[in-house]
Amino acid sequence: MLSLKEKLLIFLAQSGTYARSLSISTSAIAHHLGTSQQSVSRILIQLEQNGYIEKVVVGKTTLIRLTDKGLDELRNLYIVLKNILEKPMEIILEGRVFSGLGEGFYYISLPQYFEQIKERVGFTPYLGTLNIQLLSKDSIENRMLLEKNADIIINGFSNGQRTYGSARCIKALFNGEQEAAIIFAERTHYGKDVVEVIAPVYLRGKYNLRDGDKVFVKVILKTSSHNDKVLAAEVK
Amino acid sequence: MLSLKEKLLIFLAQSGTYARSLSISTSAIAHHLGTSQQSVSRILIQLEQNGYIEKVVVGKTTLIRLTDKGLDELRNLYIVLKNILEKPMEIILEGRVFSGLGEGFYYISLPQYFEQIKERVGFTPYLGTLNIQLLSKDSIENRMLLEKNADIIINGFSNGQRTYGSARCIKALFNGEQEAAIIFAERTHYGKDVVEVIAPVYLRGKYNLRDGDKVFVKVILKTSSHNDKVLAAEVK
DNA sequence: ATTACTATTTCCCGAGTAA
DNA sequence: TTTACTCGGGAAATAGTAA
Repeated sequence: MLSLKEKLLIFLAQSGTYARSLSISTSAIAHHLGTSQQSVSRILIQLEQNGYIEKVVVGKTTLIRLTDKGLDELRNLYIVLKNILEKPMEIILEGRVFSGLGEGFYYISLPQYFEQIKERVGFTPYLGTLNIQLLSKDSIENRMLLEKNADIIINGFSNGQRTYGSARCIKALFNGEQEAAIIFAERTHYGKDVVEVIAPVYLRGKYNLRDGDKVFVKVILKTSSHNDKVLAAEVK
Repeated sequence: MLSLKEKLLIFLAQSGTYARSLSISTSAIAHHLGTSQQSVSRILIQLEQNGYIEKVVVGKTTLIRLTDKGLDELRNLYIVLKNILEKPMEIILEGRVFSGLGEGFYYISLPQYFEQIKERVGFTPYLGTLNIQLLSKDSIENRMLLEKNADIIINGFSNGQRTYGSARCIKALFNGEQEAAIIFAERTHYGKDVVEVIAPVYLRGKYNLRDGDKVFVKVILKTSSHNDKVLAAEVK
């Protein structure tokens, strides 16, 4: 994927070849990068001509060091990627309201769920869920992305008669403004093209919604990095 | 520098072509990247074959979106660069001790300098500086790097009779262990191949140093990023 | 307009080898 | 041992053009 030039610059930077010269043979580098000695030699010459590295021949060995310009090249790329990847991402799910069978009311009403939602999601939920049938392929794929990132855990429980599954929530803005959360139930009879939304208000009432009306939920993902947990831990 | 594939992936990511499809023509992309429409077309096909992007033809326009795999490709590169560039850097200056003309003692003894050093550098300086004649080209280049990064400012002043120049310090470890600081005087008659070190102890005594003895100072640079000020501000 | 094919050129990689 | 040259094969970029 990366060109040999970049691989080589990265290898040199990784080897600490900045702020100090290092003696490495072209064949050793070639072995590390999985390429030929000749290519390394050729590219080192090019990098030197472009001012990315400095080479000094000292007796038998050649000392190499990255220049400021060479490190800047990597820094620039880093900054570009940082701006892309560390930027909070707006995820929008778009779809149409539809009626369920009242299970939303039933489950949210259970005190074991209700109290957990109140405490962990941060609002007192209206007793019911709004079902949204997703419209586009994008929204359906984004639903999967959000499910992965839903980090508010609602634990399942058992009341002796039966067990109740767990769920995962993520805070969202209904129609881009109203505080809400998407709730992904562990056990659901809906498919991947449906999301259920909870909110501290009666959404159908506030927005005068009828089945078939178009709505959307917006979620801000803080970072797209894999190590979300690490980053979250650093935040405080 | 970057291969067209990477440029294209980055361009797509920058355009927000993740989490949503976007309609862009190959010639528009080509224009942005400074390449030909044919190349963009070819590479889009390759990226799709490799699973980095998805293309859907909708009527006249083609919708493009980055896949998870595509974004992962950028994330991996980002992580590699982050590990290189965000890692604290150890800078070592190596050289030989030599005697000055006692100006070190004179200047450090001036209460205006002495108090600033005590407060800003964080130790009560021994009344004198240790002069080090740098030996290698690396050390001399590193001296310039450190001078750029020396962010402890000692202000100049005037006592009516004459003016005294400002200086910049950076904390260092003398011989890798002893708390010290390098002081870069605004007005110095030494060249770029000399550094002056201050410390809370008499270094010549502690290390039994005579002129010509080899010593080194180590400085840990927190990051090699350009925006040192921003980062320093975040540190607290 | 668009995308993507084919043909041509240009560039890159690496084997062989000299110094 | 090194590094770096030449050169042949092949990949990548583009011009021309079809659909």
